[in-house]
Parts: sequence; C-alpha cells; structure tokens
Amino acid sequence: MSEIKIALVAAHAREERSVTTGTKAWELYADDPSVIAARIDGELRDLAHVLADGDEVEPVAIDSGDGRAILRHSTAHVLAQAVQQLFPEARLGIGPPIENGFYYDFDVETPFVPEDLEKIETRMRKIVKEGQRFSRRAVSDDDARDELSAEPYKLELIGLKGSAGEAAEGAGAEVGAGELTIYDNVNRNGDVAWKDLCRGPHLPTTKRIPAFKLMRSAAAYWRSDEKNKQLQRIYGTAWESKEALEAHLHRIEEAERRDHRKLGRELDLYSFPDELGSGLAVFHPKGGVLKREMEDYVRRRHLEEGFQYVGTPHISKEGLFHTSGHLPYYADGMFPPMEMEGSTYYLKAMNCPMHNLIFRSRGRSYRELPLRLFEFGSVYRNEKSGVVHGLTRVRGMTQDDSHSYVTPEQAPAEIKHLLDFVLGLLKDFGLDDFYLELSTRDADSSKFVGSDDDWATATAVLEKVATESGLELVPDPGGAAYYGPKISVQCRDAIGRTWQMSTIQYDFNQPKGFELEYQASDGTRQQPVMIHSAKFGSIERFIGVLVEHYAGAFPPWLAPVQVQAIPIAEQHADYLHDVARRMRAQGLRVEVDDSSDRMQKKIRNAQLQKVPFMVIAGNDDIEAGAVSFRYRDGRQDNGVPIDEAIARVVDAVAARVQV
RNA sequence: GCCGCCUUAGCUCAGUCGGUAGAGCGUCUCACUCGUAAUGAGAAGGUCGUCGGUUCGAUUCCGACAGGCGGCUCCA
Repeated sequence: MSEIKIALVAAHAREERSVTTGTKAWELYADDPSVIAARIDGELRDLAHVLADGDEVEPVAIDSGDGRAILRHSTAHVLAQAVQQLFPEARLGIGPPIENGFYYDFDVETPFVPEDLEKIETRMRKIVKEGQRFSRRAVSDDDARDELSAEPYKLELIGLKGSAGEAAEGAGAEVGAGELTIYDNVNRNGDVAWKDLCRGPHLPTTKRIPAFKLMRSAAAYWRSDEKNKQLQRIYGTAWESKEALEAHLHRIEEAERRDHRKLGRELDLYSFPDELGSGLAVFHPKGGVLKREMEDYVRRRHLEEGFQYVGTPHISKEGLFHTSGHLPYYADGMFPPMEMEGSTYYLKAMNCPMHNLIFRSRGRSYRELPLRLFEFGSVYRNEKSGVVHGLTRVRGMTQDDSHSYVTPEQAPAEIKHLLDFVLGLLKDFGLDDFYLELSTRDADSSKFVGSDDDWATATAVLEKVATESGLELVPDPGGAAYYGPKISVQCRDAIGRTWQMSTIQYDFNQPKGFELEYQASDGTRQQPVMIHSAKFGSIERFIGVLVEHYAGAFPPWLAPVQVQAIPIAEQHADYLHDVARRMRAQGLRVEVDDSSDRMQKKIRNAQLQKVPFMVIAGNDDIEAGAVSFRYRDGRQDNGVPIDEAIARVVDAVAARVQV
C-alpha cells in the first residue's frame, strides 16, 4: 500500500504527515467530534473526501462560520426530505444557509400553516435520529436531468449551470460552476432515503445535527422575481449545541424588546392611528421632544455648513414632476393625483424639483456656488401595503433634504463635505453600526437617464469619496436613482434589518430638465450639477432606528424627560418643585411626580420610562439643601447640593454623553 | 402588491363546541405619607376591527374591506 504526503494546517501550526493512499479526511480528525468538514486546498469538502498527495488539509469545526453554514445547509436537506415525505406532491426549489439559519423553498398546492411546521419538525427529528449518511456523487448533466425529471425547478437550475451570476440568490448552493453533484441520504441499511442536487459539502450524517428549530413559513418568488410563481419558503435555524440555539432564541427575544413600535407605545412617543391610514404616524409630546431635538440639531448644523433654510409646499401641479423626470419613472410610487380647476395636482414624493425652482427664480452667478438649499420637506409615497413598517417605512415622512448646486469641478469637494457632515451627525447621535452603500446603474437602461460618460464621471466621484472615508463600502448595482448614482448609509435595526438612512446623490439630469444655469467667470452660461443629500434621511426612520439603538434609554440630551423628581413623601414635593423650577431655568426637561403613589412605585415608573436622572428628596436632603441621585443602572449618589446637581445634569446634556 | 397568520377594555391577554364577556396592569375615588423597581380597598371602562351573509339568535361560522405581524417583491 503506497503512501502520500499531506499537510495538516491548523490555526497556528502546520504539520506534514504521510498517510496511506485512500485515506479519507475524517480519519485525520477521528478523535475530534467538533470537526464536521475539511478545507482542502482552500475548498470545503466532506469528511468522506479522499485525500490526494500534496493536499493541505484544514479542519472545519461545527461552531465556525463555515461549519455552521454546512450544518444549516444539511439541516435544510433534512427539512426538504421531511416535507417530501409528508407532502409527496411538493416540488423542490432551493435551500441555502443564511445568516443564523437556512430556508428551503417548495412548490406546494396549499401553503403551509403553523401546524404543518410542527409536523414537519417532528419528522425532521426522526430523520436526524436515523443517522442518514450524506453521500456525494458526481453526475453528468443528462443523468442529473434524468434523475430529477420530477423536479422542474432543479431542471431549471441545471440549465443555468455556468451562468451562476444569473441564478437567484442561494442557487449557488445547488449548482456550482463545475461538475454537478447529487447528495444521497443513505440509511443505515444502505437504502437511499432521499436525494438532492447539491454542491455540498455536508455533515457526515444527519445525527450530527445537534439543535435546530423551524421558525416560520412565508411565500417567496421563485428566483426572487415578482413575475415568477410564489413558492412556500420555510425558515429554520440550526446550531452547534442546544445552548447555542437557546442563546439565539434569547437574542431574538431581546431584540423584540427593543422594537421601536413596542417602545413607542410604552414610552408614549408616537402612534399610528387607524383613522389616519397605514404608514402615517402622529408624534405624542414625548416623541415630539425627540423630533424637535433632532430638527434643532440638524437645522443648526446645516446653517453652520453653509446651507440656507428654505420652504416649499406639499403639493404641486403635475407639470413640475414631468420637468423633473419623476413621473414617467415613479408615478406608481406617488399618491394618486387630485383634480382641481382643470389642473392635476400631486402630493410631492420628493423636494428636489421645488428647490430647482428656487435656484431658477433669478439669474445665478458662479460666485454663488456652491449654492446650498435645505428644508424639512414633507413627502408622501405610496408604499405598497405589505412593506409599511412602524416608523422605518412610512407613507408620509419628513426629509432633512438639501440640494447643493455646484460646478462640475466643485462636485468632489462638495460630496466629501456632505459625507463628513453626515458621519459627524451619526457620531453625535451615537450610531456606529452602519456601512456605506454605493448604488450604481446596471445594464437595464430603461431605468436610468443620461449618457454613459456622465454616469461614469458621477460614479467615479462618489466611489472615490466613499472609499477615502475608510468605511465598509458595499456595491449596489442597479440601485441608483434614475437621475444618478448615490452613496447611502445603511443602519441596522434591532432585528438585523438594514435601513437606508443618509443619502448623497450626484445628479446631472435634473439641471438639464429644468434648464438650470449660472453665469461663469468668462461670461458664458453653464449648467450646474446638483447634489441631493438627506442627513437623517427621513426623520421618522431615524427616530425608529434611534429608539432601537438605545432601546429607549436615550442619552440625556435626547431624553424626553431628563430628570424625574421624586419626593419621599408628599410634604417633600414643594421642595422638589422648587428644584425643578431652577432646572427648567437652565433649559432642562424636568417632571415632579407628586402623585399619590409611594416613592418606590415612582422610582419603578421612572425606571420603566428610562429617565436618565432621578432626583429624590426627603427630610435628610432638605436639611442639607441637597438632593439624591438615582441613575438608570440603579446607582445612587446621595446628598448632592442642589447647584452641583443641576450642573451635573446640564453638563451631561451639553456634552451629549450617555449616562 | 403577493402568501400565511392575527384583530376581545387604554395596554398585555383569557374566554364563549353559536345564547351579547373576564383577569392583571393602567385610569378614577377613598384610606395610607412611606428613603431607592409595584400599599390597600372600591369604582368606572367593551354594540368582541368594520360591513354584509347564514341562523330563531353571530364576538364565535362564511365572505368582503380596513388595520396589524412575519416573509417575498419593491423602496426616488
């Protein structure tokens, strides 16, 4: 029996070893049950993979990123097998691993209901118990077609082989660029229980699935295209241990506690009255404080950054949106038109056309550029009923919208200026979990206007500035506005969904449509470039993300109530009313709880309202001319002289620190 | 917009196999005046999302609509 040489590679070590020809990867790791696959010469392989001379072999542990993906993908196969056992008519779509879990799509006559998921999960546990082996074999395209003749979606994927870029998200898990492979699930008695077209790799056996749970079912379009049939998707999660699964479920519960829709009700910030209609919010006094603090902040900052505050109406005759070019592209996204006095009016879905009218209201000189206009623009968008979501996806919103009119030469500096502005703002609000996205046009020219050269220039300018920021930059081909490319800031909410916040867009098209001009130094008339930018994006959405970011426990400068004063007993209330008056004189938001509750109850209430400072006074404090602090984390600081107490809160507000 | 699920008091939720409903918290009243996360007692509060159908009778069954939740698609 001949020998081959391989290298065992681990995190900090490398070991050469001779093994017998025909040795399989699992034999190297037989003593380590956490190893479920191997990375061989950079490729993920099954443990049943036969080693070749010169192979570099690295173990893949089940609790690593790759390991979890393999576990989840294998669990998806178990799911599909269970579904086809219980619903023999179900046709298979795709079943990839995703962040924190997996899904599998099925074409079934009747959508799954929650009771179905329970049955499926029970059947899956049976399959796991059976310890079926995942067995890989290569097949020719024709053989694959033959074997999978009953699976029309798999046949479609085989047809797509090699054009993986065209395939739907996740389809890469089924069909790679190379040879086709089928994984058989083999029972202990040797029977093939089930099989699926798949590039693998997989766990050695179904028994190696330590913990999983089906989460929900939902419809999803085949290959992510609205024009295709909807399949029924089942989502699940799988983990390396029961503890890890529990921890994951616990994280989901924690996230639900931060949900801005729930906190908005509990903290009395805002609501969504049915009477108004879907996606239309009202801000209550406490939410109003938050909104006003943000508006005050961003208005002041815009003025500091050279913007001029303007104002425009909520509706316009339709001609304006033809001039801007919006109507042909976005009529569906706007509220239906209104007729009056022979004219057709639209609620505005964007502010730029109106700012263009301000620019055009008189002749402009190059000396005025960059000309920067800014306002809080209320816009209305006909968001589809299924997408409206709390404050983060609404039908009526306020943008802190600005337009910088610049010469083409000034554009790069202005974009950098805007990006710096935006990043400073995010920092002041304490947001740090975000990345940049560069939205460009794609091959579908019907969605975009303008010349290739203009697009190339605009995209290059944005990309350069975005790259220089050093932040994570994610490409978004096809995501541009019809008039130009954009940089956007994407923030994550409590449950991991990302939302577009700040945007910076380079627009060479609208100046053309509006025939915007300035007189250059040489006396000629030139067309400016306009740069759209929203710093918060939508005030509503920003508030939603902010509420989740802080879980409602805002830093003092944003807290609707900064100080809750609590008398030990009724006779101490007057003293605190006096302290409160002095605090209000310093611009602080203070409330005195002089209700008939006991002080313990008042503390509990203030705690639940997440008020940053509780100021408590009883006989001891009054005698000392002091108050006692209690903070949100339960810390106390007793006998603080009144002046010092006030200064302490004032300082925390001014410094915008979290406490 | 599509698929599934959901809608009972201000909030969170029980309940009625078809005979018009309950709890806790909150609110109001009274008593208690208290030193760091819930004092006690009492009271008020609901045409059971809306409209239509079946039925002697509908909160309960069926349908439509509205609103919500989770996905998908979309997001200037």
